[in-house]
Amino acid sequence: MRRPLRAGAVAARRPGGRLGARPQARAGARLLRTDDVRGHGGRSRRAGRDRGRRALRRPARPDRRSGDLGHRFRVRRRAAPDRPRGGRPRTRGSTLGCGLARRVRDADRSGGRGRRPPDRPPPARAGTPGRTRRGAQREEPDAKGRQARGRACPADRRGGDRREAGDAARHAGEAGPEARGGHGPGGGGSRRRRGGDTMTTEETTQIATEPLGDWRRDTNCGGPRLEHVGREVTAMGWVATRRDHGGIVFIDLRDRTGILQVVFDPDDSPDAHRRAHGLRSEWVIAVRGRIAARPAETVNPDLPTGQVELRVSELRVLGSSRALPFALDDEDQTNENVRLKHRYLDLRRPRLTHNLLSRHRATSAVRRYLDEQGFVELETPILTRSTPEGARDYLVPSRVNPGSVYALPQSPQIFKQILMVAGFERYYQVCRCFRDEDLRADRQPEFTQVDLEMSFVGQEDVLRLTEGLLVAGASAIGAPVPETPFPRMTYHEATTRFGTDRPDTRFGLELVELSDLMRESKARILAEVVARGGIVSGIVADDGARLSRRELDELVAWVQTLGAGGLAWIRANEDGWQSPLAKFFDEGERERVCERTGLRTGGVLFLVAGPRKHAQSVLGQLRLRLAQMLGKIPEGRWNYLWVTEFPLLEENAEAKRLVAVHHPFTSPFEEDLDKLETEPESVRALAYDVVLNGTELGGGSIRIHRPEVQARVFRALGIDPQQQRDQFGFLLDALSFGAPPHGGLALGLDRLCMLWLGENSIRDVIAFPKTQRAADPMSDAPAPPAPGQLRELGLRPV
RNA sequence: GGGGUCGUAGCUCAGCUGGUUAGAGCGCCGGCCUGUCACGCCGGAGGUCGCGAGUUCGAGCCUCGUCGGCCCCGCCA
Repeated sequence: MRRPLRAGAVAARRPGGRLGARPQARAGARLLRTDDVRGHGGRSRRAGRDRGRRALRRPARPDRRSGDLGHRFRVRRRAAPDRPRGGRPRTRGSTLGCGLARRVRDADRSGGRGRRPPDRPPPARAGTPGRTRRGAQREEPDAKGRQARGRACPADRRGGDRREAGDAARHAGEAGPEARGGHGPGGGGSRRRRGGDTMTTEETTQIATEPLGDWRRDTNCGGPRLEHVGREVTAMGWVATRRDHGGIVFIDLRDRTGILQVVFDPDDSPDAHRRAHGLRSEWVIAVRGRIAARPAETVNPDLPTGQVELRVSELRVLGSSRALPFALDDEDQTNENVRLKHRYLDLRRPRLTHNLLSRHRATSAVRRYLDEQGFVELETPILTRSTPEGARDYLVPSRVNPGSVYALPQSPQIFKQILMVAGFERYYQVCRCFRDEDLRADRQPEFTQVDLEMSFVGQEDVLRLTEGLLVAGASAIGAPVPETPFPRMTYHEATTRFGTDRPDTRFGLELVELSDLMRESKARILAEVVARGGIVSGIVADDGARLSRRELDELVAWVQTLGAGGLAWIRANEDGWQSPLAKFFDEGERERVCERTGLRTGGVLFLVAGPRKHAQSVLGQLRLRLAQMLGKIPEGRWNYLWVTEFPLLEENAEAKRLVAVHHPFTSPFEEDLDKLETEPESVRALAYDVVLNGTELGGGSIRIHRPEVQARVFRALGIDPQQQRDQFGFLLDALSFGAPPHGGLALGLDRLCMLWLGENSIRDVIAFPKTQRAADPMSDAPAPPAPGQLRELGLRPV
């Protein structure tokens, strides 16, 4: 709970992606619809050859690129045989003429070329540095035979080729690409930007495509089956792959529902077949034709639509595409920056399409569930007021109030409580939250919470309701449905047994405390810690002897990076203990340690000594790492868990004072109230977190609705009345006008979807996520303000 | 704020102890191909080795700085 629910997103708010496909009253149109890409061909297409490889895709395999325990699991693309694309249209002048295709591609190339000064006359500067020089050098020895052809000037190579091909139409675009390429004058400007490969409107409008006209889609690509054979249909989508045999052309047509093989056969339509040669990846086309059964030997069992194909009688090119910056392949390993820059392409990959569609389904199921439970969806302000403590705020200056700022909400916490005072009784919102903190794989600067609050309830009610919500969401998204009620564990138990307040209970490796045994130990390094009030605690890995000496040393080094004093290990070999500490333990001590920890031959005991909280936290992290190293994390387990009885307050080391573990409005246990002034840190809170496989999904609390209790908590926190009024005055005001008992919780929707979908990064379930530096490579946000903007806001750069 | 790791063709990568003209696969372009589905075959183009300094006779490789991606610690009531 004190950890924010990092997770965020966009798609959730969309009511539900309708495509252009209008549910026309065409006969049978609905029959051919499916609603999702699951089992989509993009993935299954290759199943035949790839089954083995893909089977490896999900299970934890460390990412080669991150020296860490592997959060991203990708497979390197296997080298494939060369398979150039063939076929250009043999006839010019059709709307799909090659001139068109060429222009698109040329524009791309010149753009991608980067830094060449846009206005350089190609032949004149053949001596300038860079590739030109290279080319020139190469030219001399090579100026014989076919190599010399078209290479008078490297910069003009393409031009030469083009003229050779003698296509007048292409010349139309010729000056263009050269002149256009990428960078502005001097290539300066936005240096670190994507630069050269962004097209202008002028360029894109040169690409001739056909209007939709009166064509309307009446089938989805994922829909057609044997029962539809014979039907005349119109399908629209993207060219996923093209297999051009010259005499016959196959296209895998993709829309969000799946993949359909369409066949261009001259026997069906010479015109469509001829023009099909010019199609390229990711062009948007519309095809009309008849659904036909595939010849038996050509059925593709890996494709849901694999028994049929669409034999095309008519083709319309609705949109063309430049050459892609990366392969739209679920297993593609392209650098995330490149993918984010072209997120619209990335999102076409079936996996991401599926993720976002699934997320939509989960979100709408959650809405349905809460609606059924009597909840009201209400919105709270985005431009709001900064509150003290917590994460850093994103600030928005106010033009009409110079010098004042709004803050974007870290969560709608105060507003949702006020809605309870306002009498709505049950509120929820799928809302965006903003926190200006450093990012992680499961944290974004803006993320989405399912936020809810209820009146006249106790903790039990919120927990039960949340369990129902998670059941509804999990079933909608296709994840295993959890059994309810979830197991419960107190904060004390969680930190003692697992070293964390969000335990992963899928495996053992639990912590064992040895402080009492070490008090008299000759290992002074341990004994002294106990003497100072710290603890010695350990974890036994019963098959830890599998770890090499080197791995053990690496663990020691790693633990040090966590800020721990150190990590000691004791390896129980056949012939006794092997350990840097072995000499400090006599036979009796060894026996007692083994008895306590269960250490047996073949096992390794890891020991950490230090202040209780710190030592536990280090062991908690070590526990996760050991589980990964030793392969102890079972796949397919979904351990949902409630952690309850959090402490109300804790010491903040930096500020040297007590701070709220959850937030200052969290209700203490009634029976602990007496200790608020005497032993504040032992007061338990009516706060709870829900945890799945070691990840915090969300948390909440029963709030304080009695002003006198609130006053005591503020006092314990050292917040004086003046500060109270300044910082939370409006909430305290509200609570003073008849506040119902209330409580609620917030779930990180993005994280939830990430786990449910088996993803390892929150970015894969967010339509437009940001990088670790909170930037969006696509829109280039954030960006410096325009001249005048700051002045208007009354701001000056520091 | 700190640690790790990466940055070489559009993409993914190789590049030996510093040494001649920086390679591969995919993609792209051209040609051929009527049952493919990661189609195939033949040919071709494509590189400021992230950027800037330095060391050196010589730097993709060494040093320093810097920018950027990812992972982690701190942080995230």
